[in-house]
Amino acid sequence: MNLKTEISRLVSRAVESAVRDGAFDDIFGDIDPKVEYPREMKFGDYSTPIALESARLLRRSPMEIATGLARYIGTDPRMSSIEVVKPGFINMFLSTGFLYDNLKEIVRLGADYGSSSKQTPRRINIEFVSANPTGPLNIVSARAAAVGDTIANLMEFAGDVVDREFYVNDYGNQVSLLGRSVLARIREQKGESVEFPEDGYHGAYIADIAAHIAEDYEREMSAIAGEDELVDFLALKAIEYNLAGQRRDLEEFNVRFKTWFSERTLHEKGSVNETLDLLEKANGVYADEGKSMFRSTDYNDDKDRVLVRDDGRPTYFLADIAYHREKFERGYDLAIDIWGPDHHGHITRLLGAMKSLGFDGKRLNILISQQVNLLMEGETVKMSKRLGQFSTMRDLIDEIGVDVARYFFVMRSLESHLDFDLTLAKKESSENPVFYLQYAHARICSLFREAEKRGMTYDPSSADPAYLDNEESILLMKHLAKFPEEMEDAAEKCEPHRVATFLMKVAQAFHKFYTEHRILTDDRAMSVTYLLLCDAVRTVMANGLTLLGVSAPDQM
RNA sequence: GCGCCAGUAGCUCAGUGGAUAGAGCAACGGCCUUCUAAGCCGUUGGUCGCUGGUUCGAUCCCAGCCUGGCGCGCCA
Repeated sequence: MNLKTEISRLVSRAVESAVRDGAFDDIFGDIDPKVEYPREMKFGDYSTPIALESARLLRRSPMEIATGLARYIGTDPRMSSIEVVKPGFINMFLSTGFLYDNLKEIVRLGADYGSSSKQTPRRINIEFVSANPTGPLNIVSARAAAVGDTIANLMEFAGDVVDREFYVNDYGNQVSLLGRSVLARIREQKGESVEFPEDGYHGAYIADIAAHIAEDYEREMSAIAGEDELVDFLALKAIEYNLAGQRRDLEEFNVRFKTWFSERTLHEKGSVNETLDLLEKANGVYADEGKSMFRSTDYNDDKDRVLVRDDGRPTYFLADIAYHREKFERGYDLAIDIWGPDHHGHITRLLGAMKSLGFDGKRLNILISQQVNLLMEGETVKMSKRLGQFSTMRDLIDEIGVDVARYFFVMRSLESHLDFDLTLAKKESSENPVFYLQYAHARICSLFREAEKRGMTYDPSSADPAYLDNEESILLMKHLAKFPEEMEDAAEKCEPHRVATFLMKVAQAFHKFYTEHRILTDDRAMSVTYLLLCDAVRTVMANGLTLLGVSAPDQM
């Protein structure tokens, strides 16, 4: 259990005891004790406004309640003091003894510090990126990749079992459009004059794919008789080619999917039709001019949505319902989807359909990752696949590297529209926030190398907490103690940017500490104590950077 | 017209209904004979879009406006 949770338990128990003693009315026990971080250090490390919140209910003054309750919180070994202040806050201060013990705990646990294990871990499926297999991944996909993977990391760290999944849209109109675009390019390359399909894929990469396929599958292609069959074949090969490229880029971005789920298989094994039957049984479907409609207006949608067209072809919506049904039937307790902003309108209807099928809506959590505005020299770059300039994830990786890219995508909250200025990201690469974090880690590694060079033995058991009784050390230790709860919070709320914000605070506190205190000196006991602190900082930085998918270098 | 997201320092953005609203970058001024200066310290910088409401207390919740972006397909 993390520190913050333990402290709110402490307050809860105090309330219980106080009520039992008759010090307060029974209704006091109904109040959920909030524990928060005070804005200022002089107000302690944790604070509860419970007395302010319950004053009206108890018909007593906040100060009176706070003073009465503080007595029951009493002396806890983790606290150095508990104060009751002005309007009625109860402020709690962590003891340096506890913080010091925690330091040793951090070093002992290493990569496990901050992680938790659950008695009954949730099985979670997180689906993200899921770009169309019609070309290379773009910047929006890159953001989704960074965000989704970090959320997955956080949830695994919090003790759940997480599967990363990529949904492959290898079915429908655009697939044959892709096939026809490739066919047109192949014929063009043979010198035939062809009309390029309307709404076809014009990108230069299509020509590359066409050339590859024409070379690799010459024999197979000549054996195919009909034009439609040829288009199907080419579409399939083009998808394979694109998927391989997407997978390669994602792996280089430190993102590995467990499952690449093909939409086509849903249609082939009848799961789509089966889903329609189930929706009909749930009375969610009616016929309208030869179409099957879903009553999504029963679930707050603006209008009912088509499931099957009048020519009998299922819509993407129906397949999507089948897909999410399939996910739940695979036994996941929670399915998380990360969608682009252009899909937000689909949330209501999909949730409605899942509820109609009898699934608990809480099992599906759809997150919207807002758009990315790509800037160069402060100017917006239009994201067209035809323009070759920095529109792909591959270009981004080549240009600024995985560490910088992943950090930039995750440092902002999901909902905020992200301005990504490439010129700035590149130009400022030496003063980039991500280097600030990595530098803290590298600096500590360097300290240990230097200590070894000087023949100092690092034996934490000979450390002496008395040396840590200074402002910089204490602040640093306090941050380190909050790592587990901050990460748990980030996981629970699906807010990966909290990791970046937290690490920034730790790095800041460390750089300050480093400047103020000389670590390697003739005072061996002091050196060892400081090294212990540094070791703990290094552990937390490494664990946090790993969650972000960013490397923690030994030297820079 | 409807829906979603955003509006906080010059720029990019954090901020759990609580106490004197923060960081990075940019600007300016300091700090390396000693463990990594990719660092530290200081200064400048704010009607938290506007107007009401809810309450002991609102940047945060609610309503209505204003501005910007995105979406409103039987494409995926």
